[in-house]
Amino acid sequence: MTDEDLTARARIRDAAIRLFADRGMDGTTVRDIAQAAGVSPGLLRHHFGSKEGLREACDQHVLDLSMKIKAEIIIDGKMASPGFMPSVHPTVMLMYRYVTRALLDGSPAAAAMFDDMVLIAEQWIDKFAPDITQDRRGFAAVLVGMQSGLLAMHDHVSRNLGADMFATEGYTRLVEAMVDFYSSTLLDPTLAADAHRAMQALRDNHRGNQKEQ
Amino acid sequence: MTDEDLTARARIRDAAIRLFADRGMDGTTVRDIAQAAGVSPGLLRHHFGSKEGLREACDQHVLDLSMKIKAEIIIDGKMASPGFMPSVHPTVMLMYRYVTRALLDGSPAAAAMFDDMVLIAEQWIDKFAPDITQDRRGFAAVLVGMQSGLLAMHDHVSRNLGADMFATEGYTRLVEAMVDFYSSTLLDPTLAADAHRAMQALRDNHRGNQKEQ
DNA sequence: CAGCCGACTATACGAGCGTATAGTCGGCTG
DNA sequence: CAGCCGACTATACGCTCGTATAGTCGGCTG
Repeated sequence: MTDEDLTARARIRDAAIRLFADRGMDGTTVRDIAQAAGVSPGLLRHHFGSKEGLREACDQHVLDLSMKIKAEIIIDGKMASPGFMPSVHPTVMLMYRYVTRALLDGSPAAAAMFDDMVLIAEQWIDKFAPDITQDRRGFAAVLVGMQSGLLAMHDHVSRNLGADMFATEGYTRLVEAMVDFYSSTLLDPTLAADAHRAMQALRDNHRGNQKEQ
Repeated sequence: MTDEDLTARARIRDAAIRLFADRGMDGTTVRDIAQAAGVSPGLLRHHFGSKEGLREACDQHVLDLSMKIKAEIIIDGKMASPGFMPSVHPTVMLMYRYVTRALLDGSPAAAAMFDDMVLIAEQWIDKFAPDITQDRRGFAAVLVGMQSGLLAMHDHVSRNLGADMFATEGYTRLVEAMVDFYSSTLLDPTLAADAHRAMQALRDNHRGNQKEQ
């Protein structure tokens, strides 16, 4: 199926997803999107009402597509079937980029996805590592924030990697570095205790200052 | 020293740093900055030439201030002296926010700082954990990308924390969660090996597809 | 075939942006 | 005191943006 086979509405939406993912909502004009989709700017308004309406349609479409692929992997068990993961890889990369930008742009739908991921992380902690922290919610928020934040630093990470982290070569290298990272401890107990003490001191000082005023 | 004691040039620069940190470069107008500094918009142009010139001045000022505080901590050894860390804490938080936004906005100065941090991380790995990874550069890029990316996810992390992560309460909680995170292993060797195999498969498939074409 | 309706385009409007320019004012210098 | 110069303001220009409106076209329906 080529681009020309799609309805104009779908072409506009797909072009918007790509441009929003690349430049963000504010960095993309309706004229840019119209040109990329090969239609007139007025047609965006006809189909989506406004730029904000188009954004909501893009959010919804990305959400639907994510759920569909996730279902294929989990329910149909296609992860094992050869060729499936590589075939959806480009789409998954695009959705990563889109959701990450949407998080930075302040999209409500993306924020809801973030909150969902935090809940899932909390459940994971409960199940597999209940003693890892005293602040389960904080740990989960840090975990999800770091994961999605790493994607937000796309340009800088890719530059230091010497490869685009959303293309195959850079992506596999990135994941392997992350696996090393998650498999290791960077702080020994002594340093960890030092850090905890420093934070306690900062809190105490802050409370002291509040009293003075 | 109150705001009125500063020269107009310094007030403009400080107002710009705050607004750029909050809303980014594109989200801030020269009129906003002028109003926050209590001057006319034309004065920005008089002192800084253009909005881009103002950005460069802000970048430079933040860089200078960072180096100054870092020097006080390392050379003068003020970290131990009571009250010093809490006293610079608000400034440090502001600079964190500014640099993070600058990274997302594509500031060359911020990109250079990112690259510096990657180099420092590589040196740290060499010194303290030389066997932690086979891809030292990749590991360092992930480490720095996650650190700065976490700050970029400010709104979402704060929302899930129930506290502003750039204020004392949220910040100390965040750091303690990060310490737990850095002190622990989330993946056991079996899962890590699985992940490495999956990435190898993705690479092989990709090379295969390239040959076909 | 007449009428209609959705898809689509052409064009224009109003607001907000960065920037340019002309001018005012106060203090310093010779 | 005359002249100048930097700090600063008022105002406007030109552009781009999202949005609004009027109109064209083709196919479907009664």
